[in-house]
Amino acid sequence: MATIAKERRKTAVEAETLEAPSEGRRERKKRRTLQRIIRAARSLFERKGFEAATTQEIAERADIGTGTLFNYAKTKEELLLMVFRDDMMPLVESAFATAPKQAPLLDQIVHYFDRFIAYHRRDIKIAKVLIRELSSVHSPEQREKNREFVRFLVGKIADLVRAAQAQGKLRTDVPPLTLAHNLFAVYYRLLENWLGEYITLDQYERRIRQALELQLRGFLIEESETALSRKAPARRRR
Amino acid sequence: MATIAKERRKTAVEAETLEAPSEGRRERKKRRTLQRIIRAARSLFERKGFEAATTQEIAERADIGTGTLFNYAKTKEELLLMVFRDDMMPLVESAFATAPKQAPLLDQIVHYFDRFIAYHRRDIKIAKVLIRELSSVHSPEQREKNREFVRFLVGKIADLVRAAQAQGKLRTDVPPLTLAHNLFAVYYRLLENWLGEYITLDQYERRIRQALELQLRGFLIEESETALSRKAPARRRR
DNA sequence: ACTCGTAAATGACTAAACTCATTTGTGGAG
DNA sequence: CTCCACAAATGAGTTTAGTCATTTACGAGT
Repeated sequence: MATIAKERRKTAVEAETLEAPSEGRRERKKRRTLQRIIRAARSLFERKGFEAATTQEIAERADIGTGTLFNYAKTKEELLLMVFRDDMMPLVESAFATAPKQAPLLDQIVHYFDRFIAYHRRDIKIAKVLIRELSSVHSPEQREKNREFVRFLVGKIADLVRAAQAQGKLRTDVPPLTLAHNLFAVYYRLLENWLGEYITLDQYERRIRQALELQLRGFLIEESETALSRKAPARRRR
Repeated sequence: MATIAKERRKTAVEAETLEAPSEGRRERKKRRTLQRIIRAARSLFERKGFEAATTQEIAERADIGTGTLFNYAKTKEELLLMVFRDDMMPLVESAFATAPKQAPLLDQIVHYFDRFIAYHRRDIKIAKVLIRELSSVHSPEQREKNREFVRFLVGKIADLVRAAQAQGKLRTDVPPLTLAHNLFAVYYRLLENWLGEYITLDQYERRIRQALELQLRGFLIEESETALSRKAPARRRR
């Protein structure tokens, strides 16, 4: 009767892919269920699209009751975020690992973002919903996870910037994190415009490099080691 | 008699605040109804918040049937966009008009964005939903209106850039529109982060100027007219 | 004035996300 | 082993955005 009272706080959605060293049957079962839910959701989102896939179906496919589903994700949208992060973490790692470390900084950055674009191209409909959901996450836990993810992602870009500075290719009076955020902002805005159908993918591709180059220009150090010979870049204009 | 032939092209949601010179009773009634809908929606969104306000209530308050509402807006979200643009166009004009034209470019830009932030602060809950909806507009008409709006807004920034170039305060090899888009991207990303509760307003305020400055740095021409005396800026780092 | 094509209005209805009171299962304390 | 506290599961029920077949009202041509 007056039992449930408090401590409803912890969402179940904690573990995700992590392996805890020693867990009871209960914990294990919970993790298994979560995994089944994520797989069911991914499968149905891919097959039928986000709106068309009903929570009933997902629950059914995960072999749980409809109510149970909402113990794991507060909303249908949260399900999508779970699937997304599941995919995304390895992708960032890979994009960073395969970046052409000796190429100019601009090329490295472009490579990085290209990988994300390739990912979103696989399922544009889902990507649209995703971008939309990223901007308004209700659950604090989910928000914290997103925050961490972005920190991680932007951190990788900052690493590229620092490397370029260490190699004397970029002015050292530029704060790497701020620059990384700006570069990401430029990319992200174009991504949003593409997925919101404000611009086409073609337009995206034509603009991304030019836009990033504009943020980097002025900070790049030319071939000559001393950085004293500065000839005006005089790039082509729009 | 056969004068007004067929001009049937206009979608219902067209006129918004515009006044057409000669319109029949029908047209006028339609416009009135649209206005009543927008007012009813604004009032209820403000009072009860976006989710809590039901379409039934809005229809009732606008004194129309529930079905009629959806002849004017395809979704509840579209209602919000209508209210938003109603507010926003005058705001952009005003922000541009009051920009401190003699101040450094950075200050002008910051002034511009500050006005938007002030607007969103009035009703943060609504602003959140808004930002979310801007990224995924289903109706092509609505999307086109948004596109126009952004073009207008970014165009104003580009104007500021061009003015600075004309005054010899900014390098002329910088494409104004691309720069304007980049500056807006930096602002917009921070706005999203604020409204998505990834950062606080305080953090926004601390970062916006620094981030914009980083995009402009390198293109600014120093006091000395010739632009030949270049001392390294050596600003504080993060 | 009459008529007809069609724009606009309408509200009962449907579908589906989410809730919640209740039941079931688990692990640990005695 | 037994029992209990509580975590987790459950599905019938509620709520509300959005639909659609039907009706109403306008206005252009005669």
